Amino acid sequence: MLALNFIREHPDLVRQGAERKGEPAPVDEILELDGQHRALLAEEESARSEMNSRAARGAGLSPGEREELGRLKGRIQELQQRRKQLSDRLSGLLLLVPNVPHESVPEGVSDDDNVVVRTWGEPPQFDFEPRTHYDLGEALGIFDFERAVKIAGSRFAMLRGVGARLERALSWFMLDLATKEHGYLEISPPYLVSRDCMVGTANLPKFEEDAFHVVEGDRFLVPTAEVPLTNLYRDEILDAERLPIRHVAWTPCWRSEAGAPGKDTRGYIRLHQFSKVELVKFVRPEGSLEELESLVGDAESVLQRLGLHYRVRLMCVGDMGFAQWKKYDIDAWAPGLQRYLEVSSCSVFGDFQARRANVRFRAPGGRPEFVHTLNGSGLALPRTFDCLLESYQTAAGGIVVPEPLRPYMEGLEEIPGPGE
RNA sequence: GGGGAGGUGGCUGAGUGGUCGAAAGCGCCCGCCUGCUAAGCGGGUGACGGGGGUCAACCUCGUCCGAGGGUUCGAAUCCCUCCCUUCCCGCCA
Repeated sequence: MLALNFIREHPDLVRQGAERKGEPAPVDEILELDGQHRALLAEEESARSEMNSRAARGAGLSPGEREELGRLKGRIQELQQRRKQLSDRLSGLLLLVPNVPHESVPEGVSDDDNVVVRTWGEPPQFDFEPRTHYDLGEALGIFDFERAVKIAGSRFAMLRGVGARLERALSWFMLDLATKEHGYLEISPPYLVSRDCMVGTANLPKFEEDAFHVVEGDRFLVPTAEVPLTNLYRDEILDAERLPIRHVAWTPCWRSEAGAPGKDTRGYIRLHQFSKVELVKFVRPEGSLEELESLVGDAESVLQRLGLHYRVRLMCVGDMGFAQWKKYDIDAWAPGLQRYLEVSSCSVFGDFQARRANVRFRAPGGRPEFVHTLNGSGLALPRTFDCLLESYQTAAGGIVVPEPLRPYMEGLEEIPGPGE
């Protein structure tokens, strides 16, 4: 969330930011409530001050004085009650104000306005008509969509045999890259989190319908490892020397993805459950934008090693989301589908999440300050898997295993086609 | 699930109704000393919020001792509810 202070001092900036993001922001109501709240606070505090100084005489108070103090106390309680109502409403409203985009974020309202900042590699060329991952995979018997639906319902998918193995190999490869080469510490977090954690990352209160809620214990299935990881140090004050902190986690992710399936969701694309390797960083405020660039680089290196063509897009202000300060998407090319699939989304939040989750740091001799948080997929497994199948398919319908994955596949160089 | 113990400042840990925002130690900051470093010595050092202000480092007020209620003129200290930690027993992958 934004600091109330900041909203007081820059209401126009906040209003404009929200408007450009296409989000409502109750700025006027906040300012109004804040004014009332402060007036009541002043009144309550001076009453308390009087009470404290008079009660300090302690046992020597006469019965008349005690009665008077009793009345004063009654007044304080009344003021306090009114003030608390205001302050509860105020903190509820503050959670609804979106983050203000960074000035380097391009204007725009939709996906069309996002800016391609670079591409890497070339789309692979085939001397045959490239197939889609679902055609390839079903022929190879490595997808089983029907039975997944049978046991869990629509929007669930299942991998079998060498397919399951290949996705696992991808996960291990990504984790090893992050931990061994990019300095991330691996975490295996809980897959259920408290309501507070969801508020901390700004998945709540605005986007509750996107998440799976577990009634027992009022917990949520993690929509991404961002949630447990970003909340790892909630309510803590970290020593400055510990920063930057980099964490990586493989987890399943659950999303309700309300809405009807369409042609864009055919295949192993848009599921209620999928797995993802997530990168999360906690950094000092200065330089957090550069940290975003290096985070994107970390995610890109996965695709580079795998030899998959991709593009990096800077999200425009209207397409970047409620909590983000600045955000890039990485889309890998799927030759069978003939389109890019979003395999990563990398964002910097400024102190927006850190305020919600109360994650601070302290330099020696200094006061506590909020950290800046970042996260990015490194990468989402199903879509990376799809692009890999489609990019490395052979004329016979087999799949060449990219070099870096072979150590995780017992040296297997190719999944032979159905007829081979 | 049953029973016991406990949750205090960045950390460890005293404190059972007013003089406690809270002893002590660690850490951190400033200085001294030691020809470097370590050790030693002296001083300082909580968070959050309101108001003031010759406006970052100053003054002032308030709140905060797991969270929320209650008792009382007055609560870290007493009562209730919840959360969490830990130990013993039971159950279980």
